[in-house]
Amino acid sequence: MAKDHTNFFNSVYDVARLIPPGRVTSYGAIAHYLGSKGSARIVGWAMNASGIHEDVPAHRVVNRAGILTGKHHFGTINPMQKRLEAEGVIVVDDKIQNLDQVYWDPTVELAL
DNA sequence: AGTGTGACAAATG
DNA sequence: ACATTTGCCACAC
Repeated sequence: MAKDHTNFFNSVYDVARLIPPGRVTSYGAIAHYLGSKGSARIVGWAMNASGIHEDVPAHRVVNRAGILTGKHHFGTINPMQKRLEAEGVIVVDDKIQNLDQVYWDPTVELAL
């Protein structure tokens, strides 16, 4: 995990893949876990720049408020929200409701 | 090699 | 409380 951090992107993808089903995390949390707390934007950009990777559940990555900020980038459709709901995440108005229940923090869960 | 950007976040006005 | 601006750091051109 996150061994090939030759590119920050690679690390982001690794962490994103580690997100367990039914859970979500924030860009800042991933960035913080990677050591670059202030690079929250890079995390989101990683998905965008790389194009939605199939192995990378970008739909499980939301902003600090638990809002599906990037759902627009998934396309006109909303597989992002649909996926989350399928995982058991309550999403209303593009925003996660039970965020406290589904929030997954790598710095805590992967606390080394 | 420098500039611009970006699916955020926190700080002001 | 809400809206807007700055800061941030790594990648693409």
